[in-house]
Amino acid sequence: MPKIYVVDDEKDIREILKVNLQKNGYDVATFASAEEVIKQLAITKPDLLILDIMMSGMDGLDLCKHIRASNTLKDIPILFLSAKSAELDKVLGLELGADDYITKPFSIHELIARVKAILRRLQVKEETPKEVLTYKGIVLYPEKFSITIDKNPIDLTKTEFLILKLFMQYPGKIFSRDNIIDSIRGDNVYVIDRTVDVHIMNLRKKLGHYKDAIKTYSGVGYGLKG
Amino acid sequence: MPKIYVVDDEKDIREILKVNLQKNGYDVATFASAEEVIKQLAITKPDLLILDIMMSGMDGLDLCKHIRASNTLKDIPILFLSAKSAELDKVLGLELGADDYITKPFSIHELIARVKAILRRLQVKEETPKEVLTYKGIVLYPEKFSITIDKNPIDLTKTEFLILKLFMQYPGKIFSRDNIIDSIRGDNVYVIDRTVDVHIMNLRKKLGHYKDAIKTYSGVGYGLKG
DNA sequence: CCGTTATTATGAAATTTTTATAAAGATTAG
DNA sequence: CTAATCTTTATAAAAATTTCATAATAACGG
Repeated sequence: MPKIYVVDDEKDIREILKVNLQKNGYDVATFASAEEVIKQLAITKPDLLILDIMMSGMDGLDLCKHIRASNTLKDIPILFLSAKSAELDKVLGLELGADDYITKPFSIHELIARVKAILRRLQVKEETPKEVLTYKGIVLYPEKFSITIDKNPIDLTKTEFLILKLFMQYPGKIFSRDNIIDSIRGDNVYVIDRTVDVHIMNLRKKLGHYKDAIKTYSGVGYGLKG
Repeated sequence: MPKIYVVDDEKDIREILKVNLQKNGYDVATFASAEEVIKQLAITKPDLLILDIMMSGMDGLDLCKHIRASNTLKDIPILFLSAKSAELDKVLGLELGADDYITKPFSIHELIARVKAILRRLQVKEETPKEVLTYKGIVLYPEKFSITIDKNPIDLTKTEFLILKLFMQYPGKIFSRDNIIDSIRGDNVYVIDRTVDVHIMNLRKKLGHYKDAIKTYSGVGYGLKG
């Protein structure tokens, strides 16, 4: 059960977040100020921090800086809450290493989806075997974001790479377009189905004589020929 | 084809939603007031409700409460429409179990994407654990949408696959043509009986020496030899 | 059995659905 | 700003589904 710390000076927001995150299986603790959470961070590290940007006293940005400056804390993922998009520009501009952010008002689903996405990303980071994937003459180097075809390096875009990696992790499995979109772009990024067709087409072109390795299952999706 | 009820007191909004949802393959009915849709809900349940929050008479929030209080209706997902974010705070605060919301003005893409997302989430919940089905030398992999015959992978079309899966779930059981059509294409899709014969023929061809496994029960239907 | 009628099998055409592809538009990174 | 990438759109092409016509088989009453 992943542990999440929520820092916000508005009691109502703290409550909404707490209730809903708990309902989704997270272990949640809330704090009304940056100072409070800093005390707690000295004791236990959560898997994720959710910070309001605007707070009286030390605000979310300063807290973030504080955390990023600490060797023991700097790897904790941070999700920012913000009421104004202007504030968000600041976050992005400052390169504070926010893992994601969300604007108020937000839907519970959006929140949960983003939390899940962050934690999943983290897991993937830890889990992804830095091992080389091979399928016929195609060799994929997960950590190098690159592939070779019959020993020749081939350039793929990020999206093409992620799709191919997905396929090579589960050769023979069929992925629906929605599966592919979710897995490549994260949930709640909204792209229409046809987009996948285009990526598949571009990928096939680059695969040269292996282009038939990607099979179309009409009415269902795509996958590597098992 | 998922059924969606739209409730909004503005005619223009109703029309926009209806046209665009229909274009995306949804079966849409619109209602100008909470009272109207309540009458209809007594008769048929939709797969999703889209409610405007602000309406004269009973508003969206009250309607939502009404639905959540009903045993037969409480599981219907609800997507709220709202012009003001202040209203949305209310939705979130009240814990009405909104599945998502969208603020006016909204883009059609966003709307469609959210609708799809809600329905997809629902599906996942309902999906049954997928086990491999076996019948003699035929092995069917539900999640891979594929089969092997004596270890050799065989390509089936989606329809052929679904028919074979239906049969293999209940070997020995006889399915009428109507059973098969309903189970494969959903109710209220009208195709003539003979269509099934053709699918069965094509399926038998692909089953090779197992083609006799599908037995014809003259005057009744088809099924796997028990 | 036999003829008669009902039902199913089959090939092929017609229709519909789905996918491939090119090209334009939008977005993002540098 | 420019170039690369991603997304959308429009249309062509392919695949799948459905219908239809006809041959083959099964069911049934005598």
